[in-house]
Amino acid sequence: MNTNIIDLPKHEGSTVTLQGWVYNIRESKGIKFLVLRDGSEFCQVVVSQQDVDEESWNIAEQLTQESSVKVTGKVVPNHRDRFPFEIQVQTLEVYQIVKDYPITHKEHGVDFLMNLRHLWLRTPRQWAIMRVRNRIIFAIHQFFQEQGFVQMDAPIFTGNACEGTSTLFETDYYGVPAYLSQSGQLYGEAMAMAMGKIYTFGPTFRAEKSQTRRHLSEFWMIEPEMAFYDLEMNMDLIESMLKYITQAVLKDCQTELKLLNRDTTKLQKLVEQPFIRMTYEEAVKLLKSDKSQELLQKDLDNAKTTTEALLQEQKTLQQEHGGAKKGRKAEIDRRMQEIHTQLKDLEESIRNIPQWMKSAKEFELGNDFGGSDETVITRHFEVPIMVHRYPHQVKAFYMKRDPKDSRWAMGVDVLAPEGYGEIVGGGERETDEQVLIQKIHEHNLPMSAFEWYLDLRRFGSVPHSGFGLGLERLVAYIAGLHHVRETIPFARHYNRLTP
RNA sequence: UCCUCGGUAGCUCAGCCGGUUAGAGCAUUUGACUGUUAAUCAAAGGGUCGUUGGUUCGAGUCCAACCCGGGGAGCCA
Repeated sequence: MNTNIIDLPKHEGSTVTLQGWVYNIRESKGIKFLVLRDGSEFCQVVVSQQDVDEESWNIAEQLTQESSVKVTGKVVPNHRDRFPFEIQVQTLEVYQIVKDYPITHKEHGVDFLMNLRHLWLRTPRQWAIMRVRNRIIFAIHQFFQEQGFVQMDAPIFTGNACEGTSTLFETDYYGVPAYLSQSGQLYGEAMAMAMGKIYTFGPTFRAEKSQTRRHLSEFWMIEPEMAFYDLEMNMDLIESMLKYITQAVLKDCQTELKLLNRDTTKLQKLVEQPFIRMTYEEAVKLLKSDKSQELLQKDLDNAKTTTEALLQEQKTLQQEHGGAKKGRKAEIDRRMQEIHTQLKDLEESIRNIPQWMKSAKEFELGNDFGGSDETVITRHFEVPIMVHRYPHQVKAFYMKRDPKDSRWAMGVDVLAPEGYGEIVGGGERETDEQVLIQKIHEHNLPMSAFEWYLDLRRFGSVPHSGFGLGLERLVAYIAGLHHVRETIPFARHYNRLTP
């Protein structure tokens, strides 16, 4: 009977057929240990010369990495492996024998792997990431649907360059310029006035020439918009959503998180402890505080001490290497490689931290936070921080002013811990037509493009709020990844359009 | 656009103050091994040192320009 690897526990002791690809081969005389992957999981498949017919053994002798096969055999427990069952093969058929598969089981550089992204997706690490991404997407739908939200989609082609054209991708739309959407939020507001509570789920595009671990040119955003929600209700919703999603991943993706070496105690804290909420003014105070400097200084000292220790170890290993036996030599080489990458990271930190300290100390009230400032603020806590009431100058035209203090806009940014930065941005929207008109003028935006939007304030204007969640940044945070480009099947960023 | 680090075998990297024939591991090929876990062991093949120009008796190594990539800044409703 045909089955998938993930279902093997249900078939212990019986004979099943699997179809998949050979991920790895280890062999000894008369016996071969294949690691088979079929998309659902990875498991060991044992081909023993004395247990299979000659035809099958011949095939087994020719198998290479990523060759596609069909195996039939008995399901038996395998306690030495991550996956607790293996197949004792009876017959083996082949779809294709592969020659010269380019990705080996050794470390590779990012650029090399990104050029082979269509194949890179087959490795266990990428498999785990994509499954976490999938679970997050599903959890988002579950959360909103359970709360009575309606999913509605905003258009991707837009005519109005509402944020200035510099970060927009321009296309030719039947002879007139059209831009790829940077945000569906204005449309979200219109839809919320029709349906009460809605969320959009779609791709957004930003033409920023940013080459950082947090940026993509094409990424997926979830943008809920709710009629009759104020800023506080908005923040409550954001917090419960993030807790819901994280809980779902913790419950259903233990295998994946383990494969990714994610420290789940940190995610557990996110689920169990209340988020920190502070105003922009308080966040600035914290940023400029002596404690921020102390924390950074400590990080810097740690980086330096670790560097020293690693250099020392490197020296010792180098001396040992000459006289070492072959096996030990390989071990040393591996460790040297590890040390090498760690040293590079540390070197980076040692260069960056002093700049962060300077930037934090010299920060001026009224400015927007830079990437490093966000990291410094989050460095103080282990749970996400919701920073609200920003200077209205740095926020978008549709953001409502704080009725108690007109310096502030009723916006909120959620900063993830561990340096992952802003994962959610949102706020309460301006409801007054006249204020909006004035704001549109101040931002030098073309009034004609916003006539339809102003209608929302002319016909039944109500308090409302919403936010935008960057899917890839959330995946990076939950999965504990270094770079957002690994969180999406085919990343699009500066200098990257293929594959 | 600016700052910074890098480009050496298919891949990841080493190569010191410029000096003989440019090295290692993995991958590939061949052989050994009947329970392997990045399996191990033995051997072989594999190079226009990013490009162009310069300095020098001599350049992977020094200098200049350019190309490509990583990280950071700016930018990121």
